[in-house]
Amino acid sequence: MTVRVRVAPSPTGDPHVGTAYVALFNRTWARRNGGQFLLRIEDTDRVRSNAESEKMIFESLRWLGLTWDEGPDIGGPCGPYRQSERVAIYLEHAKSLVASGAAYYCTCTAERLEGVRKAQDAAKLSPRYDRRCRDLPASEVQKQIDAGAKWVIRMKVPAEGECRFRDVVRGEVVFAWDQIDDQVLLKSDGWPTYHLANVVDDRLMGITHVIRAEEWISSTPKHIRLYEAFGWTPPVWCHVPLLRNKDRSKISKRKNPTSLNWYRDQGYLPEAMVNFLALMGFSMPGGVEVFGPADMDREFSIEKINAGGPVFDLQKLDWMNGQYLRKLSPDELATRLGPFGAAGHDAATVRRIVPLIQDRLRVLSDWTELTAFFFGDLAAPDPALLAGKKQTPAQVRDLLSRARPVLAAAEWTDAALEASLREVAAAAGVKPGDLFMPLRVAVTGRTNTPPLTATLEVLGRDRSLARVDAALACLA
RNA sequence: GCCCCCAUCGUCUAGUCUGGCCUAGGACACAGGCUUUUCAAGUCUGCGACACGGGUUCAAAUCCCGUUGGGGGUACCA
Repeated sequence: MTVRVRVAPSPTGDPHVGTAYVALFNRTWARRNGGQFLLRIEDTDRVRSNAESEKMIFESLRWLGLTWDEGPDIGGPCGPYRQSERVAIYLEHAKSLVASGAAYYCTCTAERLEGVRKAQDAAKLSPRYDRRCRDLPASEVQKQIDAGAKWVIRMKVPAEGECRFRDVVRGEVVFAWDQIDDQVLLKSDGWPTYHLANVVDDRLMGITHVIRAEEWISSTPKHIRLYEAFGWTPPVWCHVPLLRNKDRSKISKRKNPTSLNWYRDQGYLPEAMVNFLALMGFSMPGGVEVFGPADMDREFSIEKINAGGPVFDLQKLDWMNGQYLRKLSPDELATRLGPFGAAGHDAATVRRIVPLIQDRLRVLSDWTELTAFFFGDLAAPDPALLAGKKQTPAQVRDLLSRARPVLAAAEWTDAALEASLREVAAAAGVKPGDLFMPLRVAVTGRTNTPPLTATLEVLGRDRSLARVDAALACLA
């Protein structure tokens, strides 16, 4: 049997990092087994679902390279892959469950349900549907429906016994049936709930392994009951841990960036992002931490996924991003910097700057801050910054005055400039740094920059001299 | 409240299934050194954990039970 897995996000809000995380494991498992990875859009919540969100899911998963073999936008043999286009299928299946006695119509109103819940709460009982319509004669419920009452279809959960299932990452899990609610399967608007749509689609789409987030573990008995009621064999269950905030609660946008758009806009490289996500719960043999999809396809197994919920650590992501940033060729890096501000400048200049900042970039969006002094005009330098803590303005003025004619005459290359400036420092009887730092501040306006002489080379003689003159003027 | 899941350095983890090779290994972060014209990058060293209590066993991070802690679920949301 060929492995078929899926990721089934709901298109509400920004594309979520958790979606990418689950997609990664699913997709890798498919590739590892020569199977298929599908993308299914679960838009049965008519209030919250929207087309824009769906579009962003497509874009962000593609950005990460987490592409699918079948999906709403590319089709496939089991379509449609958007649940809103499959409503008739769910209705039909819900009715078949009623016909076979596994489900029943319920006409209870929201108000009555609310009252039941309150009473249960007061009596310190678990909030649950009291099964009134299940216990009523079917003819009685039918009479209400004929009279125009709104109805839903609920599943009939066994009154006693237990539901056992095997989860790949957790082993055997047991729930007592009396803990499980008679879940609504078909809402009063005729649309299915997650539970129904999910089970029906997984079956109709030939899903063999359900690899999904841990938050679904407590509704798995409902799903298993549905498979039984339909007479279907359930898939293999595999609940992967939830990504966590620093305080270990389920990752949320209030406490941690969760939007894939944010990571893209910050300038995290997609390959670093995927590598980092892979590290959350999976580890390569030999402790290798920097690896690509091909390596993971070779070594991954759902049995190896850790059960504990990993804290999403931005610091380590930054480190990982640096690993990938430094591996890029300068040309490639220049290209990737395009959308982050580099595209607005002369390509040849950008290309010369790139090697100077490659080791200093944390994320691509650092580009602007790191390179601003290469472009446009510089504000008048701050005399205090020029002199630093160890030198007096007069000393700095002297040093810059000595450097000025040398810069005016030197061969304008990194190596020649360095040699000339070292001579100036020696002649003045100071350490190279005593000259380099004020010159750096004069020419860039800041104390930390790429190596000075390489920076000068790119900046050019005219602009460099003009900035030295401006500094000298400040010190006068 | 009830149900379920989880538990190795601050964080991600190896080791747990198949008990001895673990005075618990690696990575991030942190601290210090080296390198050095600054900042990075690189490199070296250091700091740092088997949640607790019982059992089983010649032997437990590894198996069992309990406690504690954390998380999730408890909707006509997914």
